[in-house]
Amino acid sequence: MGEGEGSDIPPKNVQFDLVSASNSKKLARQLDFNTFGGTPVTAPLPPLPEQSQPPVTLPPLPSAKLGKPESPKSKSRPNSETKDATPKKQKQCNCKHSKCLKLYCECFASGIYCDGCNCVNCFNNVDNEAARREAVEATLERNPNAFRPKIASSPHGTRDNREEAGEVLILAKHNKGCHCKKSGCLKKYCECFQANILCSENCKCMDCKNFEGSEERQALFHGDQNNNMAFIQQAANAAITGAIGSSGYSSPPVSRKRKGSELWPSVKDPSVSKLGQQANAVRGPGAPSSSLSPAPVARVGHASSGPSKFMYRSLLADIIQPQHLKELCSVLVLVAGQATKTLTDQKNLMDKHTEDRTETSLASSNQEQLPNQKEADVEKAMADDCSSANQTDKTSPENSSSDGTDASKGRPMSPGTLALMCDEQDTMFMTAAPSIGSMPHACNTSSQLPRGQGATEIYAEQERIVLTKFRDFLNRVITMGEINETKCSSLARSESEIQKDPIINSTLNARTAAAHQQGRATSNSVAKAVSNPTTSTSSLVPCSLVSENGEIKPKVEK
DNA sequence: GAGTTTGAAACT
DNA sequence: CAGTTTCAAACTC
Repeated sequence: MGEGEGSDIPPKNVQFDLVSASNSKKLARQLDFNTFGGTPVTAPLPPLPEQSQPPVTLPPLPSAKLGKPESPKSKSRPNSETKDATPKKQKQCNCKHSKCLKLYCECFASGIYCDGCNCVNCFNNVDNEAARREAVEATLERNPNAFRPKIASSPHGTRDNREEAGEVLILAKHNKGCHCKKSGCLKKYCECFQANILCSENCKCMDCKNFEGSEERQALFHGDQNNNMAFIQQAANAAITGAIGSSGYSSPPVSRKRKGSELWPSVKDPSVSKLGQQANAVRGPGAPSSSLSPAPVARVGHASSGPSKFMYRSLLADIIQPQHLKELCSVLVLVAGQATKTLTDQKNLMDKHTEDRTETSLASSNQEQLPNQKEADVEKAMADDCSSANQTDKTSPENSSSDGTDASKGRPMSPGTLALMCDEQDTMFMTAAPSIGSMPHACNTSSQLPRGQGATEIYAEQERIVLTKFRDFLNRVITMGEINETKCSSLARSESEIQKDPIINSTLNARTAAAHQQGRATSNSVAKAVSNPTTSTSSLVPCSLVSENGEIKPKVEK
């Protein structure tokens, strides 16, 4: 119908231009399109006639990758992008019956004109603007949000680093949700999967496997690497993404949704699943936060027979334990405190000659009480478990300022992060005209400090020492990793044999266990181990405790 | 490249 | 709103 237009080369490639200028609303729309059409190409179209669209509160912009898109590996289709990472080319549709005037058409749906597509009888071009406009109106009539991005990022607007590593965008979610039945939401038929996001409570899919913790999904991301020597590389990646604890298995960041949650989804009954899904949309308290929790290995019978039961361990697995980080934090705090004290003492000595006596004595008394205070903090931190270690506001309520910001973000920070943040906080502190008691425990040494020039020096010194310590720590971690890598590669070489030989495995396990034991050893024995990192895989903590220059011998006993 | 499968969109 | 049909992309062979 109406096809008079003849398939003779509809002028694709139209660079839309003006049309849009009509109103600002349209401009907003275009933005929408840009975000939506993964590869919007040239001119995102402004399809929209003035319409009744509710004022859009643009979703925080998911990332260009989100909307339509290309994703992992696309193939077939003579289309553009597939060729690897040099997309930038418009998605080309192949519509035959829709005239590219329905949402079936990707171009149309993306709000762009067809451009170099393989479509037949295309009306999605400037030459058919009238028809197109009509179609747009009709479409909007049916669904006012038809041209809006389907994927919205979370309010947090943050994305996980892993995105770049091929992981999903945990925090984004499909506005409407998918309705997949057979694909398990692990194929590009699924819009969520295609957008590289997890299914959410919005979805009405069946037998969904596109949720955090899904082994099938993980297998998809990682499993295919089983066969090659990517093993080591993979382990390295794992180390980067989450090497803490006994398992380096990647633990997807935040569990936004786990369908069926605690219960493994395989058992999931579609009808029931929705309930569980909704209920757990926010993640039930029972659902262990993934991050540091042990690998989901033993999770319910379901899977151990799964297609890719491949489990990889970080090269740093078993080396760094949560407690180590806690201790590292403690050490850094102590080191900083020590530096403060040292410097302050020096300064006091110098000041004595010129300054009022009472003031100096006051300062020194503060310094003296400092260590105790630190110890108290340290012990508190140690008492808390890794995840709670970041709740500095809890340990020092009065220091809400800088700490509160973190808490307000709702994003828990690891102890390591906190340690690292000491610098930043110090910096912020400096620039923000410090007031006593405004720093979190890790940095509240600063709060005890004299202000002004002297304080700046102290901060600098603190920073230097803390960074130095942390660097040392990282160096040791690297060393440990290298050692393990060596072991690993030899293991990989004889992998088959090893797998066949339980004895070897048990031996390795025993060794690991021994390492753990050793990790819990007293500071002294630990210190020894530190001196020769190659002899012990558990020497990390110790090394962090022992100051190389002997300036500090903090005791961080449990 | 043809044929099949899949799920969103459109339609009833 | 549920069921069915249409459609084009994804996928398989």
